[in-house]
Amino acid sequence: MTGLTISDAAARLGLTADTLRYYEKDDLLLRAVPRSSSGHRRYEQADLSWIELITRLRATGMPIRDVRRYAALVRAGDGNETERLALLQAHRAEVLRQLAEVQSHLAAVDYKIGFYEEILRSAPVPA
Amino acid sequence: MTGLTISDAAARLGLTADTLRYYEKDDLLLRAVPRSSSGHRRYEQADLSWIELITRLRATGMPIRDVRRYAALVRAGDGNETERLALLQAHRAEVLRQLAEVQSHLAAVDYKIGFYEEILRSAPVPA
DNA sequence: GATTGACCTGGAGCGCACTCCAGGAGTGAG
DNA sequence: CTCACTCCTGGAGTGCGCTCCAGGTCAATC
Repeated sequence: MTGLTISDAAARLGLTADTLRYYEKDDLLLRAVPRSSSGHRRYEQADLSWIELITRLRATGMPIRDVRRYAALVRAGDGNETERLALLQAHRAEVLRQLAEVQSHLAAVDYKIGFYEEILRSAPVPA
Repeated sequence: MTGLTISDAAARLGLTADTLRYYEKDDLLLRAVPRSSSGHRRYEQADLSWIELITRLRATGMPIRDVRRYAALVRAGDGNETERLALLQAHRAEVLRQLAEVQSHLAAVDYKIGFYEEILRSAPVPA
């Protein structure tokens, strides 16, 4: 019997078994995960690699619906690489935009932190 | 009559009037926003400045409940600056952690993008 | 052969952060 | 006076991404 059980796969991927079933039901995977004779899922390397990729897309904020579109493109086979690239590039641009935004807001928070550090330095924890 | 109406304040802050009412009801503000004689909110500079700050906290991913805790500390007045600083520093550390995580996942996505760019360069849009 | 434990399914429920709505009131223009 | 507009309130509804549950199957262990 080859492949990992759902709980082993979940542990390895840093997800829960529920999430893995949810991704499969929601068409985020490239194929239905193969089953053992008793009907239990057995995750193979190809499944794990794909889930690892979409986990990265999710971790960078790509919505489920876009992951699904990307999966559909890959499932459709060769010939739509231009579309796949466009989708990934659009995502990349959005991530960079968000990173810049967060960094600029963080700078203002840093300033506030500096302010509190300063007043605590000059008047440390008054009795 | 001094101060901005809720829709003017919303426009200036990049939020909606609904969100401003929601923040107030949810104890994210330092005080109940003052009202005109007819009961309409009139946002003063102090209100706008505070909302601007918490918008930055929100934009960097601080949950509403933590913003509420921070607001409560500020509302409580002088003497808890150590706690305020700790809260902001914890948030800062979390933001930096997330930035690093997103950047590392983005690097993998970039790699994938490079892959597609490469195959499209060597076999551009086959008829 | 009874129990235990991991897995299965369909579907309900949840936490978050808004967002929308109904019903009502004050204000200014024509 | 009527109309249009903006605001008010309390509360319901929404979208997202899971997360949990009931009821059931199957394989291995005692």
